[in-house]
Amino acid sequence: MVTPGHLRRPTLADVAEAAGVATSTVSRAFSRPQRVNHRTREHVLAEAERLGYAPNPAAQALESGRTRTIALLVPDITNPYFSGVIKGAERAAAGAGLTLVLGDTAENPIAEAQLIQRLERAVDGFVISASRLTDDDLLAVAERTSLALVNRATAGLGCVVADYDSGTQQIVDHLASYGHRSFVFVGGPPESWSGARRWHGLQAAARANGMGARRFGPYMPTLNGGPAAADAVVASGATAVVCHNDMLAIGLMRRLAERGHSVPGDVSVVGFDDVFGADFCHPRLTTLAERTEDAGARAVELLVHQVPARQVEGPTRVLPTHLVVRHSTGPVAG
Amino acid sequence: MVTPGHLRRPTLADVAEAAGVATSTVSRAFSRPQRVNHRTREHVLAEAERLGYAPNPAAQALESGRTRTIALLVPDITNPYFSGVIKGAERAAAGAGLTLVLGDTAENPIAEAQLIQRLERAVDGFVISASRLTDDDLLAVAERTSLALVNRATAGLGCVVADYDSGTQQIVDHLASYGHRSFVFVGGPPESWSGARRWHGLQAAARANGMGARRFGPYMPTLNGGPAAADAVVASGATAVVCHNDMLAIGLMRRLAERGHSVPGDVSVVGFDDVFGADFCHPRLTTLAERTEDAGARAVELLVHQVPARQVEGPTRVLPTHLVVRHSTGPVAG
DNA sequence: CCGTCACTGGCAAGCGTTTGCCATTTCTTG
DNA sequence: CAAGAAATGGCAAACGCTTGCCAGTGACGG
Repeated sequence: MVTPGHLRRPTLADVAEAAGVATSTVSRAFSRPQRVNHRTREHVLAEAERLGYAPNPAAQALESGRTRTIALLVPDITNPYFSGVIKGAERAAAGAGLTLVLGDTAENPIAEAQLIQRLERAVDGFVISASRLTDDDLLAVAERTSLALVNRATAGLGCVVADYDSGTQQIVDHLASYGHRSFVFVGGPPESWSGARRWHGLQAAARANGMGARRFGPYMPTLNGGPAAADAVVASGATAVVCHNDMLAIGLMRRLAERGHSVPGDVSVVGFDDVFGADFCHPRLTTLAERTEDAGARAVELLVHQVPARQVEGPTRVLPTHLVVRHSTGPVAG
Repeated sequence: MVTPGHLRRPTLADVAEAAGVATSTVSRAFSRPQRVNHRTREHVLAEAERLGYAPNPAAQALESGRTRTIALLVPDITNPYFSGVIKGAERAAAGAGLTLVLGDTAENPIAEAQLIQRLERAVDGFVISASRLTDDDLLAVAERTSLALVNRATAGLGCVVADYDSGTQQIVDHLASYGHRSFVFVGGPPESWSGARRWHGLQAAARANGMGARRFGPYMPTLNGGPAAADAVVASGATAVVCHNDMLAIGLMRRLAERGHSVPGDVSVVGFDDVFGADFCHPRLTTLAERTEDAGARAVELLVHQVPARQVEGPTRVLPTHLVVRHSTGPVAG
């Protein structure tokens, strides 16, 4: 990986010489348009264009302390749930003229901490999605650099979260409308912040509807977590199941099919996330969609507009969720 | 996004002062271990550790011209096919101590070119997956910076491609073993390099097996491209279909189901890519799996080991593919 | 005992920008 | 028309690190 030596890129000094002005003037022509005479500026810009000048980001960063780069950390790049976050963040970053660095923390708090440390000097701030770090760790990081969180609320930090209160209400209302009198929540990892919020919201909504709600698990939030959960559900005789996420729901439905149970004939299934695949699994999954792209984009915006130290109260942006009704839910059997 | 001012990070000079040596010695203690006395080095390193010193990447980059950063460009971040590439590249980059910048070209050659231009100065090289640029454009880019390609072969450039010759052979053999005497290839975008390779391989394999092969399309390589393709297939009376990619195949199967045709009872369907979702769509899809993570990782390696200008012949790495047989293929009807 | 050399460490010149400050010129304004 | 205020451009000092070059110190061979 070697920069070809035969072509030396033009520098500010080259442009300055060509335009017959000082380097400071050239610099200002770019970064402080109103600080330089209009005609001079035109001339400088023309020369720069002619020479094919482009500023050296490293030099800019060195002087200014800004790299115009931010990092996005996710637990697992291949998890489709995060693809949306990544895309949204990428778009927002590009829109703001920022470069996006991507890091995979491998669902591992240690790796996450190391990655932060490694990148800290190279970026202006971090967007961390579904962080596995403790609140204290996160606050310590925020002490040293800018930080915005997705799907995790930590007091004092900029956060973007999904509106699970309303979303879970929608789920429960939907099940109630089909005549279900109770449901089972198939839980994911106990450390999951969003998992806790989901269960909390479901309970509240169930109470409001006079429905029963039980929690099973924890199970792995993957396809492979499905079979065990399915068996537990079958044994329980539940008529409706709400799963921690779509992957688990799909794995569960597959197992249900293997065991000869019909969805939604025997049992209705609801997921969370509306991941890629939820609308072409079988049956197509009813699930609570989050606006993951928006979440990524909002988090970047939060970062960009973050004001130095003064904000004691990190703003928390709540993004709407909506229930996508497909074919995995139906009237209660009998 | 402001670096908190209250804590100034220690610099080389701080460490030098603390250790009672010159900055050059500290620098060398890090980058040129054998160039400094062992005891001195220990001492310097200890002081650096105590102060929590970390080099400023921008300053390093300014002097050396290396940013230790590479960019990965993909047409669509949310396409699960590229998730593997991204993950592999991220892992390889992290392993080599490099930072990975991610760019989404939105399937658009113009955006791709702009992104390259914008990032060119900030990174040491590019990995471009499924580039939409012309060979000439790519060669021009390679003139100015390091470049490695995934899923695209361009003479003189480092490329990582899947072994479609063998893979398509596997597909055709599989269909032949089920008694199919011919098949239809449902094509994707005409500009797609891999699409061309796939069709080419399928034709050759068909010829070798004495089978008939027709090509339909082009269709959109997405779920939405499926219905039109399905209808064409139905009209043609084909017993087997090979689709440009899994998305198209899944969309096609869905339409087939809507129209009351059974897969694989009436028609067998094969996809390409083995994307996330291919094993839980209905029926589960038989598809040719590529090692996308490996591809991403290999491309990064190619970049890292790239020697200056001399290599006329860019090496092309061919990665194996393998057919994953699931439930969307079966004996020919009748 | 002197010349040669390997080994260490320091000096200082960059790398390409940004920016505080000053000098000059051009406006304003009473 | 003078005096103060903009407006404009240049100078030079950073920013934090790397590296070519030189000097001092011993070790070693002849």
